[in-house]
Amino acid sequence: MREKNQKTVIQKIYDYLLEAYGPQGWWPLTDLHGNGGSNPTKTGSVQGYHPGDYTYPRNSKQQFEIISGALLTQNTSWPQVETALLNLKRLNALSPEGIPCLDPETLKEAIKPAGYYNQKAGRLKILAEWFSDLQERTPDRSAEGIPIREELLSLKGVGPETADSILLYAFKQPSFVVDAYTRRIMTNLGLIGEKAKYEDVKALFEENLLEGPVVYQEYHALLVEHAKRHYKKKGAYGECPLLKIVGD
DNA sequence: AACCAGGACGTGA
DNA sequence: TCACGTCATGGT
Repeated sequence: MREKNQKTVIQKIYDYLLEAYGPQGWWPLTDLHGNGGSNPTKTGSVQGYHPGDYTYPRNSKQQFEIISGALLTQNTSWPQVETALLNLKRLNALSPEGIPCLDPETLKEAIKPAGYYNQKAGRLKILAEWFSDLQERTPDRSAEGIPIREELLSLKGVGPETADSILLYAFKQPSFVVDAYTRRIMTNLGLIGEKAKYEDVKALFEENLLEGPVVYQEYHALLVEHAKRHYKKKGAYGECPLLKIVGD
């Protein structure tokens, strides 16, 4: 039993990462200024982050873009996803109504840069139809009292990480996201076991943080940033500065 | 020129 | 439950 007011390791790590890297401004959007994506020819440049601004998503269009990105980024780097999203936008199809209208071949071609395009095409369509249905059920965008996580997990192509990403970034619900980077870091720090289950890692963070979407969003994004700097798969993890924080 | 990226699913122990 | 193969493009 720990003393009250004493920071846990999970909280210390967050403080360090935030101090080191600052707010990350996730989830990135192709259209921060509501101009409909006026420069769709600009690809490969990640520009959609909005550090310190937690007012996104501001409409259901941006909400759906996050949902789509969450699926497309599965085991895929973000710049490729951004290209795919811009392709869909060019087709005026980046909407829950637009996706199902595309013929399968056109959809596949548009999302091809994000990889696994055969399966992701069908799964994106399923997600779009689910979101359309949700909007009809909740015209006011409240989504209160609806077990969204369970619904998402029942969809083909949506696993725990994708579901939590959608919950946290599209719906601003306090559901911590556990990804491969998080596992790699936490394992190296000796805070979880190699084979820790998803729900257990998720619970470890949620139990040690004040519940809220902002901290959950930043923490997840900060872990990704930290991993990109210190946890390249080939590199040695021994240089991780977090080891000092955990070490006492 | 292998290796990897903001995973999930189907299958057979 | 769990380990393993599969899906695929484009960066280093």
